[in-house]
Amino acid sequence: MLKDFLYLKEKNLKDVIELLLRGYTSSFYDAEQTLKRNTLGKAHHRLVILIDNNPGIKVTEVLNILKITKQSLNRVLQDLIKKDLITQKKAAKDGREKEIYLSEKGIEFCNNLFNSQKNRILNAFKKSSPDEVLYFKNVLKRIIG
Amino acid sequence: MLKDFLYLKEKNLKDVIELLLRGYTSSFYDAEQTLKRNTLGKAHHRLVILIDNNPGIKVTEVLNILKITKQSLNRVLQDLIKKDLITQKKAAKDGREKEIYLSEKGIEFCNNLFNSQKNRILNAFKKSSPDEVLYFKNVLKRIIG
DNA sequence: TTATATAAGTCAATAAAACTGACACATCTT
DNA sequence: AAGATGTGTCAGTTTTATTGACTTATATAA
Repeated sequence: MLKDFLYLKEKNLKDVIELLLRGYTSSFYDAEQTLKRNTLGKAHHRLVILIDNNPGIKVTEVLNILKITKQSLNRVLQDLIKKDLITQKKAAKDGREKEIYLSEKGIEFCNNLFNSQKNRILNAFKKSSPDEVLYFKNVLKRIIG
Repeated sequence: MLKDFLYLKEKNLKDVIELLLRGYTSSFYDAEQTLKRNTLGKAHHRLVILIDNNPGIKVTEVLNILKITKQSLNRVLQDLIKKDLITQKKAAKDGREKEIYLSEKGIEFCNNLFNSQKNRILNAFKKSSPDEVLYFKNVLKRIIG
């Protein structure tokens, strides 16, 4: 049936590109005041979100995810180190790699960020069934690849 | 049943914040070369995506969606006007408002952008059922609100 | 072991994107 | 007529990211 393939139509794909833009923008804008209070910016926000969810993440992994240069990352990294929000540890497996972790202070900061962001997601999920949420995450993961 | 509420747990919400970041970053990074060829940047990309999907969108609407100042928007807008990619038209209903449209050239440019972005979404959708895609979009729309 | 590759860090200059604050102009609303 | 709203603009600053060159340390392969 043709109808089964409607969801693969270009218009539907275009919609999704806009939705990804708006989903990201709105959910990260929620934390603006929290960031300002800590004299940090959007670049720091993106980084700590990654470290919080992926403790021990390596520099190269961050670069690949955020699509920035190591020089850009380094500035942000140094800001967070100066504020004692993160720590770095040489990887046991490969001594060239450095693992990045949140400090106690960093964990607390991330909790504040999360508190300013979570209601948006929570409210959306409350209006959704467990299946819808599951499918939502699955498809989003497939987009990320 | 407790199990039914697991999807509302904080860990699950945190996951989603990272997924939104990564979904946006990866899908917009796909268009980097296309933008470079046209000597345009990420800010222009975000704007034309909005105009393409919402012909006649007003300046205030763009500001509310992209969460930037009108001074920031204006630079990007002027770049696109100079390149004959967009046109503006006084709104019939309220003469203060201006509607933004893509020109013929702008539509072509957007097609190029879309071509560099669409495979990521298409491949993800091909691995998903129509229901999964539908639920995905529904939940994402609820997050945007 | 020497050579090469990889992971990370650094210096310097530049460009892109966004911000603050102040102000102007036209149009709508009351 | 007075005030509110939507848009545009000037000027200066900050934040974020880029390019290019170079260093250090560690791992891997010839």
